[in-house]
Amino acid sequence: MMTRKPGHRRRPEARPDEILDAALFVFVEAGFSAAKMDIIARQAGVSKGALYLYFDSKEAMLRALIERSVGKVAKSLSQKVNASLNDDPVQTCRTLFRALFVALSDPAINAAPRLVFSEAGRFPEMAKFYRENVIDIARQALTRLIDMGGRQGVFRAMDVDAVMRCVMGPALANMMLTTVFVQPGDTVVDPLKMADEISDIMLNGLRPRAGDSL
Amino acid sequence: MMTRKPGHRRRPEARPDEILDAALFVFVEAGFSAAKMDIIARQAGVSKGALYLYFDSKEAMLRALIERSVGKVAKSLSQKVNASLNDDPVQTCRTLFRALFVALSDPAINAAPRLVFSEAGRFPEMAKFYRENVIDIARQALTRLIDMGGRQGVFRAMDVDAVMRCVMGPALANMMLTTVFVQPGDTVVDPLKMADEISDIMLNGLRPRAGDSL
Amino acid sequence: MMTRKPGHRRRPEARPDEILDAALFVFVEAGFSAAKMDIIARQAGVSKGALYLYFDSKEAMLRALIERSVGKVAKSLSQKVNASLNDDPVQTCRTLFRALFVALSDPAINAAPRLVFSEAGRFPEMAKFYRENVIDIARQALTRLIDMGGRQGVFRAMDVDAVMRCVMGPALANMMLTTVFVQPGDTVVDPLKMADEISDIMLNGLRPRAGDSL
Amino acid sequence: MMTRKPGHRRRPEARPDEILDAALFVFVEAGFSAAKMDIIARQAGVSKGALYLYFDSKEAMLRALIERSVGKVAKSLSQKVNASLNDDPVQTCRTLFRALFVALSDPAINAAPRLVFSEAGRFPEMAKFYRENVIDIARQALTRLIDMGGRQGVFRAMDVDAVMRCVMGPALANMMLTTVFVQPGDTVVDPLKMADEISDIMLNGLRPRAGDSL
DNA sequence: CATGAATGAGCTTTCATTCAT
DNA sequence: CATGAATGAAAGCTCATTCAT
Repeated sequence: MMTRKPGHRRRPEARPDEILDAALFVFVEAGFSAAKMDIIARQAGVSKGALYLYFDSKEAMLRALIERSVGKVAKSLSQKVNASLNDDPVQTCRTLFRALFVALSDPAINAAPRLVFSEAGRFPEMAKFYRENVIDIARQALTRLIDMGGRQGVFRAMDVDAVMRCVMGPALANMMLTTVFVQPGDTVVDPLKMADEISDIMLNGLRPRAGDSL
Repeated sequence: MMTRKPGHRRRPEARPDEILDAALFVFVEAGFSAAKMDIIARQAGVSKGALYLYFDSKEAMLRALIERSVGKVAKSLSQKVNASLNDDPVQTCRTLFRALFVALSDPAINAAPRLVFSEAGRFPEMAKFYRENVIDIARQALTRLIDMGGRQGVFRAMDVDAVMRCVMGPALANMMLTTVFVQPGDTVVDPLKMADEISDIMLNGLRPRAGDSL
Repeated sequence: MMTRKPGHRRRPEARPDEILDAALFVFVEAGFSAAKMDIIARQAGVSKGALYLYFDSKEAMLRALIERSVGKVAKSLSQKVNASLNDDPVQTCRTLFRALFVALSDPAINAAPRLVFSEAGRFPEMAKFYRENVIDIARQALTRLIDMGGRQGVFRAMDVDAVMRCVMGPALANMMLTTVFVQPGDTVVDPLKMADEISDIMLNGLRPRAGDSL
Repeated sequence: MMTRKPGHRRRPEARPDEILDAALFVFVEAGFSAAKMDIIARQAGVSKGALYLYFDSKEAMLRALIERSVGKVAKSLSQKVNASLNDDPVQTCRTLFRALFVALSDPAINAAPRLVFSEAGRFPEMAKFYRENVIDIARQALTRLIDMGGRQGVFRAMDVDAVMRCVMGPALANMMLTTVFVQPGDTVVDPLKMADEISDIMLNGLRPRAGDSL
């Protein structure tokens, strides 16, 4: 009872966002469970107590983090999809891979997805949220893309879920290989180059073809 | 990392293995950091103290776990590769996808990889170990496969790393979509069907083709 | 303990008093230690910081609170005693019980005593202050009352401390039974009726008597 | 993660009881809310963690404490009542006062009641438990006593609740005056003497009477 | 070998108090 | 004078680890 000691500062407008940035950083670094509020506070440049001025708990921070991230992703996704509605599906496909690889190669962007893949198993709520707001949306967009490509005769008839795995999978694998599994000495891969390589394979298959490589 | 454990023994002499099974289960369920030794002990049917008879620490258990898992995977991988050295590369490819999808759809098998993907970010030693003993080995095998296919004229010249991403990625995506991101009500996908669908896409590309095989 | 507070002032100049009202309410509700300054501030309709404009600390608020309450009680007590100096001691006794029971049944009045009984154990200064300014004063008044009754032949010779316990005790017990120990469904007791019942017992004893008055 | 440091002891049979003794001591000393688990642990001679081996939380300790105390009181009460079923009601009354005063003057016994009176306001559950297991039981016993005294012609007809307050009140007041409100220099009162004084007043009233003092 | 009671560092969270505005 | 964002010491509770039995 009857504690002592002072401590203060002013109040920058975007405190919560700064805290979430710090939290994302620390969560990705240490994992949610092992992340310490001390470190997040230090990283955000505030006191431990200040964290609780903006978020009810550590878990609430995780939730807010994911929601913020998913909100961004969802928005950007729907924009991209709408923007390319009338484009050539093959070209859209290439663009999609490039965007996906570039985004998931950017540590500032892939942090949230990496966190989700790491922790979704422990937070069913989070898994559901991500599934509904990212995965299902992406699947719908992909369905439209395949349909359009099919109608234009540039795509075969295919199972959307298979295509989902073929599109997201390589991007995901690329992310893992260039983050958690990189070793010192590895040659850095240019995400654009890699995206194009993969586009080729996906669009043309592994097998040789008359007018190859496009 | 990955040093041998004394490994005392006891009745069925498989005590350490039983403990590792329990640990794997709990680690995957709760995440390494949130996993409790009490629960692992109960799951293994031994006392908390007994855990320390076989492993020096919680982290040592994780190490041993990954070692064991990777050992199995590596062995099975090299067997498969050697067995198919003289097969048709296209057929080998299909077989590979089938094996990959079936394995990663089996909760008893995919637990370890899921754990690795979740925690490797926090345990550089573990990432390195997995990289060297699984990823790099797989990459070598794939290189051989592509080379052979190229020499036989059934594969184009391609970047191995791109192919790596195209092979591992869909399997990885499938694993995530059928474990962490499943929602009640989802129709269960048959891993064999999915593997074949993806083989088609990968081998032939998304685009229609004259004599479409399968 | 019990030093004057600066007591700044402001608009209605009754700001400190309003704060003490709020503090009393919250202290009684939650107990001193569990009472939160936030809640007191909200209850008083001021900001948390404003509390410290009038009081140095939470403990200082408690002190001021008790001082104020004791001041009121002491004043009212001495008035009552002086007013009844020449009355019939038996009648004074009945009046005293009525006043005591009515006062301690009024939540607005009994809050302070309840707080004292709850917390005096932890605040020796407070216990001392209450003892000197309430208990000892009441004891003196009671001594006079008994003396007078003795001289007039309406009271026996008795130990003042025993009488103290016989007068304060039932009132105290009544307060506890009608506040902390009430249960939903209890029939509410009229403090006046209860006061009179107890006067009878105290004045006449439990045993029957020839010309039983009342 | 990965803490160090040892620490042990053997296991005396009555650990929980020792902890409750310590907790009672500290709770009474500091009040429940301000009581620190560290202190309770030290007082009990165990580590902080050991407390949680026996009790789920601080509040659970309080509950267990009260239940243990109330159990004792209830048992002793019913024994006393049964033992005096056939005795002279007046004598039973004197015995009752003596027992009450002696018990509530013993710090080892009055700690629990003091705690209850201090904290019951914050713990409705506790108030209810005490009310049902102590207060209501005592009231029943008193009802029988008054009835019997009435039938034997040694007691007048009186309201039980009024008598309750006349019996419990003085004992309660005595407890407060000899614990929280004692000041250094006070002459210690012999509980037996005080009990007898009060018996006299209660049985005979304040007023003089022919064959006085018994 | 095996047990599980015991330890205590460390974690999340709270809150009295302060001070820039 | 008044505000309330910010502080940080401290509290309750957890859990990896140890060792007496």
